[in-house]
Amino acid sequence: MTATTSTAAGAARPAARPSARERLLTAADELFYREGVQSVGIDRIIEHAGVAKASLYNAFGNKEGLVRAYLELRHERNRLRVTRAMTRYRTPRERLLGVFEAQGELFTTPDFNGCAFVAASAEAPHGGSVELAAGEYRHWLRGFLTDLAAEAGAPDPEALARRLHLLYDGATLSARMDRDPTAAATARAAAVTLLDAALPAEPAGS
Amino acid sequence: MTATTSTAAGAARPAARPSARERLLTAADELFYREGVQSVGIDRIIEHAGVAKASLYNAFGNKEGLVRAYLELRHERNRLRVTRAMTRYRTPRERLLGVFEAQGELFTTPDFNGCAFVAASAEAPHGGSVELAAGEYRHWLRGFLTDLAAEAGAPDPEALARRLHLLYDGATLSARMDRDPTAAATARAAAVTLLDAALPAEPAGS
DNA sequence: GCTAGCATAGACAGACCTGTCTGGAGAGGT
DNA sequence: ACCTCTCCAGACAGGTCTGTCTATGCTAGC
Repeated sequence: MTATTSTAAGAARPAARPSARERLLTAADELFYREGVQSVGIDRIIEHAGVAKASLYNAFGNKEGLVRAYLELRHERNRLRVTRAMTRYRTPRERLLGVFEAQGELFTTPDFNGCAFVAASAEAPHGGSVELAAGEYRHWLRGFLTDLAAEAGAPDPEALARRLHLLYDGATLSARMDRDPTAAATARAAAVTLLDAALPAEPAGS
Repeated sequence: MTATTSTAAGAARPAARPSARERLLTAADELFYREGVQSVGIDRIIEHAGVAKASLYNAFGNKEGLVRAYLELRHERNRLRVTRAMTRYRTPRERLLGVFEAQGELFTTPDFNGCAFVAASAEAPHGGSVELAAGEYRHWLRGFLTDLAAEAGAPDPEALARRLHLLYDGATLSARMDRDPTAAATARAAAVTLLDAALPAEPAGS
């Protein structure tokens, strides 16, 4: 994922330039996320990446392939961000709330612009590969929350996960639409209430 | 707003044809909402409306003007839908939950396709009139929920409204992205928990 | 040193999109 | 009867977008 993951040729030069494919993906990630998939043309991307147009079509086939790679990158990065944040917490209940705290940090990121999958789905035609990628991402997050809810001892982990997922989506949407990073704190507070109602009483000891 | 609001000439013909402006707005509403603002071109709209291109530019100035009118129409229709649903309930608490029930009916509409403002904002450039219209709509809904929460006796109506708004947005988003109309019922169930925690004990009598 | 492979630079075709313009038809009021 | 207003039909210009193609340069390995 980082610059040093390319071939051994990177050792020859101190600051190995990333491959054309990596530069394209980085540029696409920035521009697609900031301005939308439809609004950003191929020319803007190759210019931003400092790459020839043929390299793009050689590496990704067409624009749709680049969009797919962009969404896969977003999926993986979101997955890493959430799972890594979990290491800071101990109990499943803390981890469930930690998801919203990680969200709050994300919202204060200067280039935060909402959920990439929601935005891409709004622009793409129905039933295409974009909606497929969005479905995969949402399915992962749903399963992640369900597993945590089960570990926390929820009688109906699926139901709890669905409710928390609503809060998560709503917070992302509000942070984007209302430019309000505190939406994550609001969601966390609501999640506390939902957890208190859904989870059995917490054990006193560790 | 309806077909009979035009001139008295409507009385001459039994089935008065709506004006070019109205047909344009109807066509734009259908196509913009179903396929997105960017994806639908002017030609598709005038063809669907059976209208000359000059009529569009005469009535709305340019495409952005048509988009603005489309969003204003959506705003007004959403407002009517929610406020009219409120007449079926008596107490403020019932009305707050009724918002989610009205949402559930909306989700089962065959042409439901998520929130028009979220979709339009994802496609439009930042800081434009689309985001302005979205902000106005969201501000209205937030105020509506806040007023209801205050009537229900919430100690902090604004905080409760923010939480319910998160659920509302999350449900709309899930209904669109996951094609799951039951998201409204999930949101309503979560809202019950939030209301139970935030509202003082209900009086026994009416 | 030579060759194979990848990258660059940019022209080009074909399609689409917005917005303007011309030209004419029809209805209502005076 | 005339005039004004709205509307229809479509050509057209100017721009943008995707995707292909040609021609060239640079680097690595044999």
